[in-house]
Parts: sequence; C-alpha cells; structure tokens
Amino acid sequence: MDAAARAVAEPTRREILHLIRHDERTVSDIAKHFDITRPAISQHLRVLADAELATVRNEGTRRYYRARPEGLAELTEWMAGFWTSSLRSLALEVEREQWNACKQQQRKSRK
Amino acid sequence: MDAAARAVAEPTRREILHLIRHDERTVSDIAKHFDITRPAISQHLRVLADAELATVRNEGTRRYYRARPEGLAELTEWMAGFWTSSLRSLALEVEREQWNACKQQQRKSRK
DNA sequence: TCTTAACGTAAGAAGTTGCTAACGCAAAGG
DNA sequence: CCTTTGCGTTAGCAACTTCTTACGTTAAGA
Repeated sequence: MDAAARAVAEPTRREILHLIRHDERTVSDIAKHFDITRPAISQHLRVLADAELATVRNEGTRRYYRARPEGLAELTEWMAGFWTSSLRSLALEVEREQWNACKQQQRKSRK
Repeated sequence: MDAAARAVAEPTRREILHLIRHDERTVSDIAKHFDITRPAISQHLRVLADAELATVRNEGTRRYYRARPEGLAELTEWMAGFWTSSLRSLALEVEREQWNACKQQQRKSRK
C-alpha cells in the first residue's frame, strides 16, 4: 500500500492512470498527452507497475499498459476507515442516505 | 487535493492521522508514539494542517491537533472514480455488507 | 540486410523531503 | 521574578525524486 500511496501522490501518475483506466495504451501514446519526454513516462509507468497499479502486455516492440484498480484497494480501505469511524461522509453520502432510509423503514415496519 | 495526496503518501503522517482520528492530541503526546524527534512531528503536523487534513486548537502553550476527514474527500472521490467505472468495490464492501444485512433484516421483519 | 520504430535503462543535474540540533517564544507555576 | 513546559522555526545535511540526454535492445518492414 505504501508503494500505491506514493505512486498516486504524483500528479502526472494520476493523469496516466486516468488515461489507461479503461483502454490499454502504448508508452508513446501516453507520452503524447504530456510535455515531458517518453523516458520520463516510462519511469512513471515502472513505478505504477511496481506498485501493482498497472499491468503490461507485450506485443512486438510495443508495450500496452492498463490500469489495475485493485491495486488501490488497501489505500481505499485505509481511507474508508476514516469515514466509517467518523460521523460524516461526503464521498459515501449516497450509500449513507440509502442506509438511513433503510433504517428508518425498519423502525417504521417494526412498530 | 494534490496536497492531501502527498500528505497521505507519508507513512508517519498516516499514523499520525490515525492517532488523532478520534480524539485531539497534543504534539508531544503524538511524538511519544514515534522514534523521531518532536520537531519532526511538528513539521508533519504542519503538512497535514496545510493540506487541511488536520485542525488545531490552542490552549495555553499546548496545541491540540485533530484529524479532519473531510480533507480526504477529493482524494476519495478521485479513487472512487476507478471503482464506480469498474465493476467491483473492495473498500466499500463494509458499507455494502451493512446495506445487505440491513435489507435482509427488513425482509425478515416484514414477513 | 539495413533501417526505422518502440521501448527500457543508466547517468547525472536540479529540486524536494525528512530528519536533527539549536534556538526563540509564550504561558504556567513556583 | 525566574524556571519549566510545550511548541514552532531555522539551518544544514543526507537521501530520494523527477527529469533529460545518451545509449542499448528488440521487432517489424523495405
């Protein structure tokens, strides 16, 4: 998780993750979206892969990278710990409203 | 969010956040839990406060720090973007289980 | 075969981070 | 008043990042 947290801390890497979130992409394809050189992107992709936040598929000379959301699991869990233990939730408000509505309905049907 | 992401990337700061998650604590109180010096903790707390992940309350010479989970909102939202677009959710599983258990109980009490 | 395209990697510059030691300041307690 | 306690801040240092330039490798194409 430590690796994932540090990997995500970098703005460029977050953008890269966003790019390869749905479709896989080649390195130079990714590099086109940034002002930095291709080797720099390559290094970022290495960090993401080491953190298990991305996977690679080789095809000829090209390497297709794709995001691996499961890698964010631990980090997400850790952050969720704050929400569940605290009183309020902004991100999970939808879930929580469902939950409240559910509880209210329970109380109603019980009396 | 950038500040929050970088703040959370540090293991020590994550531990600090965990410590001041529920109760507020003084700086030296927090420092006792670590092997590093108090000034180092002070600096970490500054980073957390700048990232709006912690708040301070002054009382005499003491400064009570407390976690501010709302600060993680943007980061949580960003990460949630991966889950919502993907099929599964690991982090929200707790909530989801609560939700399911609740629903099940509803069905029980209704029949 | 020779060339080109798509990569990774290594080396080094420049900036950033996390720590300690030393200091300063304000409040509390004698 | 003087001392102690609790903190923040600064300077300086070692370690780590992030980038570029230069180079090596492998596969595809003419």
